[in-house]
Amino acid sequence: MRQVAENILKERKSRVLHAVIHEYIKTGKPVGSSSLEKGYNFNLSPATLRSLMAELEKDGFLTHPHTSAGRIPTDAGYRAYVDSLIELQRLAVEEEEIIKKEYEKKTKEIDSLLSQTSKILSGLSNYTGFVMAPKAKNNEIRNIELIQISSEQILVVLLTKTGLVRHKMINISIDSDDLYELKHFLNSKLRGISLEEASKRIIVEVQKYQSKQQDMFKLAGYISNVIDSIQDDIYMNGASNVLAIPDFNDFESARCLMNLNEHKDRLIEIIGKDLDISSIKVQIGGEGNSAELKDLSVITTSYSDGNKTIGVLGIIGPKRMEYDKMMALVNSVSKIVNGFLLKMGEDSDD
Amino acid sequence: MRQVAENILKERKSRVLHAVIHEYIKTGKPVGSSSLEKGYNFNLSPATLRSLMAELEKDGFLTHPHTSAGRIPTDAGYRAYVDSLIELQRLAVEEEEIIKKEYEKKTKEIDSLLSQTSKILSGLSNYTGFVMAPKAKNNEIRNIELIQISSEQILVVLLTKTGLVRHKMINISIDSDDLYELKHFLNSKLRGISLEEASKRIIVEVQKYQSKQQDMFKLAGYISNVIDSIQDDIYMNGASNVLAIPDFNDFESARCLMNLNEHKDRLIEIIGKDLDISSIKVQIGGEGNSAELKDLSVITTSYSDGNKTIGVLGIIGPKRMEYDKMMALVNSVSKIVNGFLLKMGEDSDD
DNA sequence: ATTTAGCACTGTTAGTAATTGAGTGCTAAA
DNA sequence: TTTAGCACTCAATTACTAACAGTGCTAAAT
Repeated sequence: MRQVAENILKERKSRVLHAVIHEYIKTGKPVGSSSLEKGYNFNLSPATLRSLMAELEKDGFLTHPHTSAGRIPTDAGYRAYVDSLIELQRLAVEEEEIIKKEYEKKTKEIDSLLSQTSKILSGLSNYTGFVMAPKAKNNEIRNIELIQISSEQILVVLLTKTGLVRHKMINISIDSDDLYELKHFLNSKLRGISLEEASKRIIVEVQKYQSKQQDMFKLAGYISNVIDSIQDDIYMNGASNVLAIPDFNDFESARCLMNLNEHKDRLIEIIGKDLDISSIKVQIGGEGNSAELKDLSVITTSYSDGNKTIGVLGIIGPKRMEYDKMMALVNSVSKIVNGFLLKMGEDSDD
Repeated sequence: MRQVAENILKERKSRVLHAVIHEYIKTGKPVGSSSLEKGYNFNLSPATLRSLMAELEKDGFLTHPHTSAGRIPTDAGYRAYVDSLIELQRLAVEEEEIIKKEYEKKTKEIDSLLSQTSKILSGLSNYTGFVMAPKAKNNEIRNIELIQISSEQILVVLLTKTGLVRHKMINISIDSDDLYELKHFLNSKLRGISLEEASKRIIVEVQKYQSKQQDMFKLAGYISNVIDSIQDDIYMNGASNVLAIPDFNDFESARCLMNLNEHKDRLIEIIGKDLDISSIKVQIGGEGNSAELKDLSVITTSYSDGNKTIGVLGIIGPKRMEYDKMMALVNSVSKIVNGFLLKMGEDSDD
């Protein structure tokens, strides 16, 4: 009996929390007891709401900017709110349509697919969208091409199953027959192997092969280096959108975001670990780890090529954002990307 | 006699203009008559300076933010000032050293050279640096590689004399012998030809060649398209620096800059025409053409590969900047880039 | 004919005070 | 347990003032 009463209380309290956050997201102003009473139909008086809000404040979910102001959510409040959005709200049908249309132009290389995706995320959220390209190291090699440019320059072109193309020029003089031989050898041995694996294996294989030439061994070493130096790519769009957010008087966050835009490696650091998660993840105000995001929230999810997750995508926006919609957006887009990648993978299995 | 008097007057007036601008650049505050008298040694009283400033205002070089404030330069004032900086101030020796050191890691592909250059420009100016890659259409082809990926996919890899590497996947099924033949044919006919020229000539040549196969003709068409679709690249760094400028309370400019960062084509539009100039060009406050730059100034110059100018580089900063130093920086960096490109060109002529 | 000193004038800035109002917490009654 | 009532608090707005920096003009000085 007592238990039940407590549960009801708890549920009501959380309903109040939701209402406050919802209202705050909508208006951007601290919400007071009376505005809550009007907009949402608790059958409770402002006074009761006030005491509930006071409790929520004691619990750490709400704060006061000052004594005579309404409540605003703390990071913990947002967190509780987001966690309770278990069921992802479906995107409206028209919105789904828009997304699909955006993808209309078929893209053969993964780079353009992802860059497009980042633009879509940014365009539909009106915040900053980003897509981390397939974790380079996990990509499987489809083709290695060695192109003799001059007597002492070789252009290495790498193509992966996912459609990633990377190239690099290296300086070495090598006999062109040897080059041809090495190329076929590498392709036969490395196709289907992940880059990470390949980089290690190249050396081993070439040694096994008893390379007649020291040159070949040297070149193999270079190629291994090329593979190692492949950077994870990240696409980012709409950083300027954040500056357009009305209650963003604060240059600092804007600068941080622009900095992230330029130092992508830092962003990779922040979201790279989200590769493991399969659901939607919301990081509120940097949540301790990253001071530069203290006024921003990051919504991420991973995407996969059918077998395993290969990258991360999402949006960066203000802490005060419509989490439900944005989570749905991110979720939806990732599903669609999955679909495309699956198709691209199938196309290449011939 | 009268003429002389007028000249003296004029010279003095322009000295006052310079002093005002210089002081304003230094302090950021409107400059009044008495601060001018103290800091610079005109042997004139504040009253005289006042009347001179009033004349300069009538001439359109200075304004008043309000009645009881000092003067600040108008765009025309900056313009007159910049135009009179005929002699480029040499960069301090240490600074030259810094730049050279930054370039230490030799780069074989032009992409990394230019990206590095953009970072240097941004780093040393503390504003936004940019480098427009060699006008793609003017690049001369060094090598065309056609790589068969699967029975119906060809990866086209283009390499230019300046070290630009571009690739694109195209969907077509073609006999591999034909592919080989076409590749050698294209290379023999197009090497040394500019991209622009090449795109047109491919079709003609293949027709002349009496291609046995319809496929070959079709592929040639695709390749021509690939060449046409090569975009001018632009590297940009330090956009966030502009947000750090203390007297930049104005979000609008910051947003515009971020927008430029994302829509590089717009930037290309703005600075693309500077390819023709050989000296340093300063564009103050967008100077009519581009509203988005109304609170910013752009300093550009072109760089060359030894024969002709192939790209544009420079910085974007606030209107109130140390034009002399920044012009020297841009000038210096462009000279150094010239040197590198010349060397790269020589290396490839073997 | 210039230059300069003197002075009245003007608009910004900073500081103080008064007022308003939204919203709170507490208490006592329903 | 809920609610009405009330005193209280603090930010935000407004109004007013004083200080100040700098101007433009005029008349005297060079």
